[in-house]
Amino acid sequence: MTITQLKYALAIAEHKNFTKAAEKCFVTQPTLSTQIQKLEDELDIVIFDRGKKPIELTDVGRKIVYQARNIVNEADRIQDIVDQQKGFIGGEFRLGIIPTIMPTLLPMFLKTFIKKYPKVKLKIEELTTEEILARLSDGHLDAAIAATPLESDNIKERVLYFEPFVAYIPDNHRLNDKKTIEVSDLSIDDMLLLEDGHCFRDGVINLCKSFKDQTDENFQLESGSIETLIKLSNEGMGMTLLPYLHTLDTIEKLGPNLRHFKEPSPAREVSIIYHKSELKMQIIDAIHNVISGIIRGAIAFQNVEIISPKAK
Amino acid sequence: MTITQLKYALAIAEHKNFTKAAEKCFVTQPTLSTQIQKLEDELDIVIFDRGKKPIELTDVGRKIVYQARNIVNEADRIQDIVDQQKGFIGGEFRLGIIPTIMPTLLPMFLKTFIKKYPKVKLKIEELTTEEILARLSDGHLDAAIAATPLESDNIKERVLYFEPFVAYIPDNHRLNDKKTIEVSDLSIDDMLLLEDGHCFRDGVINLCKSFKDQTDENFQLESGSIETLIKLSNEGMGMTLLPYLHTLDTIEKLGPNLRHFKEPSPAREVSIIYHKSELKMQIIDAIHNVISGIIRGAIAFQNVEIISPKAK
DNA sequence: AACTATGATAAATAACACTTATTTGAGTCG
DNA sequence: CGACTCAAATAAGTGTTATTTATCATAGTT
Repeated sequence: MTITQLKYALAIAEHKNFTKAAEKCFVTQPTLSTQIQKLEDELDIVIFDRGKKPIELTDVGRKIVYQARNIVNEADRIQDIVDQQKGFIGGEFRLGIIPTIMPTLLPMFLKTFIKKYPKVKLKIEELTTEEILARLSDGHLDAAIAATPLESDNIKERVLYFEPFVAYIPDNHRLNDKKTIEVSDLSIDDMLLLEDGHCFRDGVINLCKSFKDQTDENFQLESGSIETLIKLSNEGMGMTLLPYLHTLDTIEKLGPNLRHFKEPSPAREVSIIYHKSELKMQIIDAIHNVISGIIRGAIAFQNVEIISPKAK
Repeated sequence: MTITQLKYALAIAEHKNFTKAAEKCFVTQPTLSTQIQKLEDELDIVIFDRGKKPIELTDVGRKIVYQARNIVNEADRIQDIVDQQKGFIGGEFRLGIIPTIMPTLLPMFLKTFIKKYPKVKLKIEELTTEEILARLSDGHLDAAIAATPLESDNIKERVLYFEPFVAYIPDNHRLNDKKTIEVSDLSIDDMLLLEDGHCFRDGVINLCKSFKDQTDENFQLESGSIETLIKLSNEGMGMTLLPYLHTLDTIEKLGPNLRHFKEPSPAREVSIIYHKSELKMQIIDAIHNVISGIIRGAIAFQNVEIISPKAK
């Protein structure tokens, strides 16, 4: 049994196809066939059921593949240890970011990061929290930036910053006259929300619920992006809440309609999250440091109250 | 990097000597030399400092070897999964047992076990709790039988049985007239104890302490075995406590001097303990089942109070 | 029935782990 | 200081093994 064989098995389990898996492993298909056969012979069990299309795992096969994942992960940490020793920060790094953080944080962060750590090949994907959790678990992501706390097993969180909510009140809205608003002013009835699946939506629902416990599902229109949320709001569909960073570069356009909360302002906790195996930890540290440095300048608020992203 | 190379590195780290390590790996010394060199070249670091005699690990080397241990352990679990699938119970199994359990439990257990699981090559060692914990951690033991709870990280416990203490009261002792005795009768002052390092000693100290809180270190004579403990007691050196199972096969000799406790009788918890990685779990299950079956017949007590083996 | 997709097999080759034999180097003793 | 000893490194040869290209077998599709 070799680590290579285990990697092959993982690739096949993932793609359910020898040929595609072979490409991903940069070898030919017969190589996979023979190596998997050797592995199966050595263990004297069948891992893959080639009878079905697409290929399926046998019951033992599933357990073997699960354990193979552990072994390969642990083996990868050897390189990790070496990198750490050499102070080397580099290699491919796959970072997931949730949609409501992506557009505002990324421009601020990316330039500084690639300048400071030119050897890191960042691959950034916009994903929902749910997708992120799945991909962190199966090793397709190295880390992600999301609203926390998530309290998921296997996944560790490291807080980056707290981002206050800012209210966007369209003209003619009942709250438009107020200079600062309070959480108690909010009502789920005239609140525009993002589509289901966005954790920013859940955070906002939590916020309202904490003062009005009506779980009626007759919400207002829902949108997929914060941009359209603002447009809908301007159409008189209701008020909405925006993450603070989003208001920074749109202040001249949105300014007249923005209302900050009276402190302690409600806020979401934004963290970098990663698998508990702490693979590529030095790059995670690097990202954490860069973002912390940037945010220190951008968010001055001190007195905030954290809203959980999980709708209970 | 191959699993074989990692195993070689582990062997060298353990023996601090290439030649001896090579023997243990059933290869020649040059094989180790070249394979370790290849590993070091591939990672571009030095793992072993050959300058010193005996060989030492470098700082990175220590981390690498630690991680190698994890990888090899995880890799061994593949065979474990396969064995479990096939219902195969066999292979080498190293079991540690503490001295105060060894002589009584082993004769009862061994015969039944090797009859039921003839393919398991049991290697049993008598070790103190401290030695057991160290060897479970570094993988030199597969499991052990000891008094619990230990509350050690990395180690899991599975209770086998509760073994009551039985008092041995020599003739002319102040308690000799009593038919049953109580915990409150005990005094650390006329109590014979095992040597330091035996957890049975700690358990007994705990028992006395819980009613007399004098931590005076002027204990009576201490002995290394329960046999001499009884002899010393007969010499008038004081009373002592015995584990219940020990009294079973010596009942005709010791009978007149034995006094059972009034229920709830103080008792020690005896468990099979093993590394949290749960290697060779099916053999651990087998041992657990065999011992449970035996003990059900031997210990009838129900109403017991558990005494911790850790002197606080 | 021809086509397509996909995995298995065969033969050749390049890489590799391992062995025996020998060399190098460091510490030790007369 | 040179001879001796122990342990690791190196060299050369050999059998093994991972991998490749080319080909075949099979099942599902059009």
